[in-house]
Amino acid sequence: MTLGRPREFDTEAALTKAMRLFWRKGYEGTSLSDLTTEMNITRPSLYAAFGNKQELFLKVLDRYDRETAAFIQAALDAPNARAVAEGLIFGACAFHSDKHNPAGCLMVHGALVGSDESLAMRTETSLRRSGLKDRITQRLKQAKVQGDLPQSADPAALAGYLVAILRGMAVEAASGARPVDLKRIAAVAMAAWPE
Amino acid sequence: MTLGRPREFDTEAALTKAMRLFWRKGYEGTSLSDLTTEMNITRPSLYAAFGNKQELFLKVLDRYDRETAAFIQAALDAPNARAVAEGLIFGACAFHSDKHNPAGCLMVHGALVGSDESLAMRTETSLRRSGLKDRITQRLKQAKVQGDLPQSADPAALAGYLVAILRGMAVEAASGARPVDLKRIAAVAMAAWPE
DNA sequence: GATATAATATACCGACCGGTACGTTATGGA
DNA sequence: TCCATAACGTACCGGTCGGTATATTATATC
Repeated sequence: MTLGRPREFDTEAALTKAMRLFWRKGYEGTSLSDLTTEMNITRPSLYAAFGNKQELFLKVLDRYDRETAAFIQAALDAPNARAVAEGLIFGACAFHSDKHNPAGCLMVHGALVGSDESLAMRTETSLRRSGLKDRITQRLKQAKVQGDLPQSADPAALAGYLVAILRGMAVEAASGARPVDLKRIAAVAMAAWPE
Repeated sequence: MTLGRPREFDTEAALTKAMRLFWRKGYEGTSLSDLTTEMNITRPSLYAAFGNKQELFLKVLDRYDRETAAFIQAALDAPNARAVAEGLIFGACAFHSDKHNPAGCLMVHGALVGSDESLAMRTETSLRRSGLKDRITQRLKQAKVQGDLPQSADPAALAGYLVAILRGMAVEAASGARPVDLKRIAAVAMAAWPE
């Protein structure tokens, strides 16, 4: 079926290596030499398999959203509003406490600031971050309809609060916060939840 | 008194320009060409006046802590624990809503991730961030002694929560959050405060 | 086995990075 | 007036950046 010389490396495994590098060093802090060394492939192989650096980063973001940060979807599937909030906040605790994961959140610090060349990647991560807030808002609106969130509650405000906590925890985790530190933040944060 | 040819630029004004540039683009995202163009000085003048790029960044951090983010000290001087928390959280709202300031927080995204070369600057900002948490913790311990914080309250946990909120708001501000978005986060966040 | 196809390895590109050598120019002190 | 001092402008340094041209090698199809 496939013509030509077969690829000698596993693209999925290589993408995982790239993701972990971007996760640790950010988009601009990760060089092509870093990538090819860690992925153990040559530069033309990287370009043939993934496109350029930006396209590789986008593929990494997809993978991160879909597989690595999947606890978010699980939290949104929880049966009521409080369980959604707990799932997000304590899920983030577990996520950032997993020793297999690099510190912090790729979507937060992977491309938050940088030179003008990386503007497109910054807007991309920014869009995905606001997408998460929108999903949470929708879920909380649904909770309000279902009656497990008070009528006085503001879904958009609560969603904004939740993502702010998640991003604050991500910054703390990137700064070396221990699991116990994150759990303490989570416990206090849940005290703000209505009802 | 001073020998030699007099300096033709205002070092304080140039430092302000440098601060705003680092604030927008981060340590690694800001190049020396960016700096000299914006500060309107030549490269050797920059090195003579401020040392190298790292030393310039450290001077910028000092200035940021001392003058720009001074609302933090004002908050810590508030008369009771709740006023401290409100001063920090709503002070951050005002700080990030000031149109004269670049988006976000230099201490958070100025050097959060990056290549190996910038490790020293990352640890520097990290140390300053944890220093803020320590100062808040001390202030809340004092509040507990003074009786304006319940004996059941955990100063370290509350301080960790406060800085997490501040950093989450900083990330949101860097992503283009509007003043009203920040105020909503702040309002929900204060609901977690004890008593 | 010949051929088309695609992945490999090597070596290179111009541009930019942080940093500096060097000659010139403007000041204060003797 | 002459000199020491220090800031200026220019032009450059080796190294690294993201990206690619070229030639070689390994497979599937005919």
